[in-house]
Amino acid sequence: MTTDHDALPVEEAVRAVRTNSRRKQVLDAAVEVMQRTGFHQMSMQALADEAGVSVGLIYKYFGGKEDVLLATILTILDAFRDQLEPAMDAVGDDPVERLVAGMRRYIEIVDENLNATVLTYRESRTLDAAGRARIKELEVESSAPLRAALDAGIAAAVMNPVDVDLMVFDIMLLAHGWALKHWHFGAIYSLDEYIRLQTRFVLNTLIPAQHRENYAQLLS
Amino acid sequence: MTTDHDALPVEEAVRAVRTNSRRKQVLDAAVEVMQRTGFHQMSMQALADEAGVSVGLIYKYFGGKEDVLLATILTILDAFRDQLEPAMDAVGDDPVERLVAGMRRYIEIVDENLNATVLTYRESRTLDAAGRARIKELEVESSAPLRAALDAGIAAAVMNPVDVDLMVFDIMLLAHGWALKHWHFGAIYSLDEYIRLQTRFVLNTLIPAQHRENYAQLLS
Amino acid sequence: MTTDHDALPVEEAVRAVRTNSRRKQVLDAAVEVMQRTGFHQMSMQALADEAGVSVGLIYKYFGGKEDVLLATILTILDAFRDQLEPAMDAVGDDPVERLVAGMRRYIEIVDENLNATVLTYRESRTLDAAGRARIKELEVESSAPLRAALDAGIAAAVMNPVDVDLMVFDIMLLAHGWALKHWHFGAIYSLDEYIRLQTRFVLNTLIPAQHRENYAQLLS
Amino acid sequence: MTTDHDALPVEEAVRAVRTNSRRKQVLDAAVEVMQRTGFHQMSMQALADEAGVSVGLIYKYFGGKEDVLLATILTILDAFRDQLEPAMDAVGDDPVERLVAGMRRYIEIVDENLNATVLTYRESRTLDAAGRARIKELEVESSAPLRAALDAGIAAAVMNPVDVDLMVFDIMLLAHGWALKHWHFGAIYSLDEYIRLQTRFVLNTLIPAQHRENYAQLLS
DNA sequence: TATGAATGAGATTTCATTCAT
DNA sequence: CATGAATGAAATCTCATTCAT
Repeated sequence: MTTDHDALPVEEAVRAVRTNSRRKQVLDAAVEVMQRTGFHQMSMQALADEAGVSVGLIYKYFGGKEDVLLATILTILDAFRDQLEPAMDAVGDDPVERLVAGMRRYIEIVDENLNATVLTYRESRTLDAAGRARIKELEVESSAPLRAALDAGIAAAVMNPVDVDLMVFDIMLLAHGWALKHWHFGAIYSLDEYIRLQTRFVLNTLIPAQHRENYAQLLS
Repeated sequence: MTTDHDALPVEEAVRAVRTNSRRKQVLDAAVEVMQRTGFHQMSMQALADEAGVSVGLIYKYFGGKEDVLLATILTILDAFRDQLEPAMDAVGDDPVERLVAGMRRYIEIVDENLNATVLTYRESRTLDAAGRARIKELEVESSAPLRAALDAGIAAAVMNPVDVDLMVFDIMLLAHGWALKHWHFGAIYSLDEYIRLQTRFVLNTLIPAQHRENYAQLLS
Repeated sequence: MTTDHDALPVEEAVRAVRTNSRRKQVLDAAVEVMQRTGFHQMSMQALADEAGVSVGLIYKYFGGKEDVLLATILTILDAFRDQLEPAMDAVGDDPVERLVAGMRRYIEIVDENLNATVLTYRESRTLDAAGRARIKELEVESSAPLRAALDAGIAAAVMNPVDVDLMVFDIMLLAHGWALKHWHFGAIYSLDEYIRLQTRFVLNTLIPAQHRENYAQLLS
Repeated sequence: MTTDHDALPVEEAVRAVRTNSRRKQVLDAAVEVMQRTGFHQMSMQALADEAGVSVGLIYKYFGGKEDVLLATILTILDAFRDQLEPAMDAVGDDPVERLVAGMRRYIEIVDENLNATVLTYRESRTLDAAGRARIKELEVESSAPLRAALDAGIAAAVMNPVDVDLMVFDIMLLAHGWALKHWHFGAIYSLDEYIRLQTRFVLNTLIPAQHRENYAQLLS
């Protein structure tokens, strides 16, 4: 006869962990099912089956189907936000090196979340205004390290004074392209080739003539 | 006694015209409604109301809801295919000029079909394999003039020997970006600025040092 | 400039003939389509196509879909009513011979209208009360010659004094059975065998011992 | 902490019982509504209302509307199959007694399922090939006890050597006739009269002269 | 916490019927 | 007389969500 109506701190923590684990369980299943069928084709029953839980339980952890979608997309965007800066920090202080590392990691994350990335484009419109705003915000946020590298490079005159806003979004577009046009690119390039080619494309515009020899390998 | 129950050529023609007009009427409405609500949120009743016809009539001209979607997307892709080459022909033979004109027109068409372009990305996955294949085919087809300009420019050594396949799809990505990221770009650039900036981005990579002064205006 | 707004008798007759021909054209098509698909599965468009007329025209000759059904069923029942007595008259006055000839012809008509007969059973309930009453009436009417032969045979003591009402309907049931259970009977008996066997079944009960040798062939 | 989320045998049994009860609830309603309106006129909403459940729930227990029809018909045929032999066993070993008891019970079941029996004839064609095959199979199966009695009677020479196949189906036809022609028979005969008359009809053909006095009561 | 039976609104699609030509 | 485009009501079926257990 264990009673658990008085919530001890330990039990709270246990519950929080279980809650997170349940949410993750459902979100993983959501990505899996949505990549197969798309959001609208995914029934809550199918999601529950994939996640190995009951339909009713999903409603304990999410507000509804659209909320699952929002959470799924946010999870993906979180990955970009959280993994980009560490990868750039690992290569040191040189703005060009940082940018190159950032682009590489960005495209790698896209590759690791191929279907989820496409999902972001396909289903954003499904969300309500608040959800869409949150996504845009996260996308801008996640691109901040790239923006910082460009600003630093331009300030240090190792990059041409390009329009930073445009360049950041162009880089993201080219990265997302690996998923959006994977039916085309995936057939003719390996991931590494794609990264190398797109990086060269960007550096060609960025690196001024007097510094090009420093990055000969990247520009060849 | 005059009988006119035979299908005279004139009547056939009249019917064909009416059929086309009805289809266009519905497809225009489809773009309109889908831009507001997305494909899955669009009910056939809402489509019928927007088109000013009855629900039943839509099924006379289209096989079903998905067929409306396919036809809508194909209509948009047709615009790209049909309008790109004429715009490029209008500027003469110089490969660079042709490419610049092509990019301009491409982005302009995207601008004229902002919502429809997004539709192409968002709803392609909804179609069956045959429909998706048809779309990819048309996209490749529509990009042929750009590809030709690149090939010609490289052959004439007025462009660097870039990877043509990648460059063509990158250009399309950047063009589509005007629609895909319009929530961002639309707020900070005019259409002309966007065209100019993206054109410069591409030409920076394409034009070899010894020819850059010829296109100074485009590269500044 | 032929005017036909004053209806001359000749033209009236022409019209009546054409009307009948059109109705027959549609009814023949109706039997054909209904035997393939059933009444409810038959669309007016399919009926029109089969009849080689337009949908609209059917409504000039029939009140609606249900009216087509009623007319179709009545046409079949008319065949029974009109063809039974002549076949019985052809064999002379002997009540037993007349009954045998009637049964033979009845089952033959069923065989000639296999699907239409089944239709009668399947779709009667679809009709309104008036239509159903009309059908029952016609069925009773069409059985009158059989009833007369039984009455005559019993009066002349060449048949046992069976319950005439029951016997008439039993004979009809056994005749209809050729259509209703054709999936079974059709596979193991020829039409003639079926007729001979069912006739013997009925005569076994009807013919008194002292007359059986007169009909030895039928009873063997 | 007691958990009961495992599917205990008890719970499985409870569910099975509930499933059966729900199915029965819907099937009873189906017979009720179809007898009023016919299968095609019956809307799923009307069926749900009659059964006292929601439309959606019907689809949990049946594959669709046609599946409801098939299940309804099969339920009726099951009654024939399951109730015939016991009734015949109850009267002992005499083949004639067994046959008579079988006919009586057969017609009684028809009487107890008047509308359902008509349904079997009216709506079989609506089913797909598999469903129709299943029905024919069950009908043959359900007649097996009658067939056995005839075979035994003929072997024991207490019955004339009639065509057994035909006789079995004729008996079924006459039994079904109580439902098919109830608009006629029902008005002039009681159930018992109908049974007695049809039994006499059959026995007249079956019982040879030398045994007729044993069954005088049935033959009078 | 967890289940899944039950609901019922809403979706797509069909088709009998009408009517302008 | 003849057509068939157009209508729109009604049908089947799905599925997000709730709630008693």
